[in-house]
Amino acid sequence: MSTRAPASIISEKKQGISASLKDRLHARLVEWFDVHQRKLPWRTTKDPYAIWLSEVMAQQTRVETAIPYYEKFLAAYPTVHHLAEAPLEGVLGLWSGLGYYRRARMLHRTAGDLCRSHSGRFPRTKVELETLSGIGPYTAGAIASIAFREPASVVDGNVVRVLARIFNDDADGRTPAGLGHFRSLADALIHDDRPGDWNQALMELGATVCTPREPACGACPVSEWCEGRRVGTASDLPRLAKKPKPIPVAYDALVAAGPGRVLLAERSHEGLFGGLLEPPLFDANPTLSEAAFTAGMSLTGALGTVHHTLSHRKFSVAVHRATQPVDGVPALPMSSAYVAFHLVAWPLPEGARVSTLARKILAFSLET
DNA sequence: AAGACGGGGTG
DNA sequence: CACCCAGTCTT
Repeated sequence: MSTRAPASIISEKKQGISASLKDRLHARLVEWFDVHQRKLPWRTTKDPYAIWLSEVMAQQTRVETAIPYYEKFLAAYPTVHHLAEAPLEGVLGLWSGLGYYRRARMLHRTAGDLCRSHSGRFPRTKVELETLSGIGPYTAGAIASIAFREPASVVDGNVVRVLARIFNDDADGRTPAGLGHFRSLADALIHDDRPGDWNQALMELGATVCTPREPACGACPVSEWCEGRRVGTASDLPRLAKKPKPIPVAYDALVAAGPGRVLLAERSHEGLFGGLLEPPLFDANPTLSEAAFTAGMSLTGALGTVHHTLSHRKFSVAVHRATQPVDGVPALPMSSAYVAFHLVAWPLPEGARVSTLARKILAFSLET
């Protein structure tokens, strides 16, 4: 473990970014980006709607993962008007498998807001964009700089890592204070010239060269100005507070299937898997079973209810134990979150709004 | 400031 | 298994 600069030195250094260093970083990085950037589908457009979609899909998600979702989504909803007119179920269906489903609901809501109050036009500034639902500092800066050439900075996980290393900065990028520190650093570096490419270059460098483990400093276009590399701290930065390990929570899935059909429950739009369909899930944890029973939706009780609801015996009912990692203390029994039940075709139609967990349960229980 | 919110790639 | 990904919202 190598030495790190004291915070006091860091703040002085931030004040002291020379104009010439800023210009050199900008020129070298944008030049590198012109040659080495990955070919991503949203790099061929300046349409703020498409940029917006790509940025939201990429939140906490690797860009390679988002690409096929982006292509299908844009084909289904080519404009913000198409999205605004679309039923939410369809939007959630195209999001199925991506995770963080609240993003899809906020995307849909904001599309409606834009079409109602701005006739589908996007605000052109970072400050205005940030007022929209689901658009935070990062996404607002990305849209403003890429689609509208505003010299607005962005700070994502890549930018935190790259800046922490270049300036040998040990601020904690996972706390609000540390994040604010890196945002002001990024603000100090933003250029009037090609701000969108500068932002993307910074992120691209983090994604492909200045990687979390074993950064490829030999391939880095700005390594000669990298303080972290010079003093040997690069691979130890950024400093990130540890996140608690998600706890696997067990659920019993009630799989009721008839000829070509399966019973799915519609979840509340709040919380885990909000708005998705799934085989009814019941908490299987001893500590929570009493709460589930109190809610009147215990598994054994539900078995009888489902038998009665289906009213004939062409349906088979099975229970499948599944686990889902959950942050922190296990949530309320999932049975309390259902708002409706539906008989759905099996195999599931394309665009079924289900989570990956539900897909796995159904595949395992009903395959063959 | 801390926690919730998915799923998958990688060493 | 640990880490973390083109973050945002809620409490």
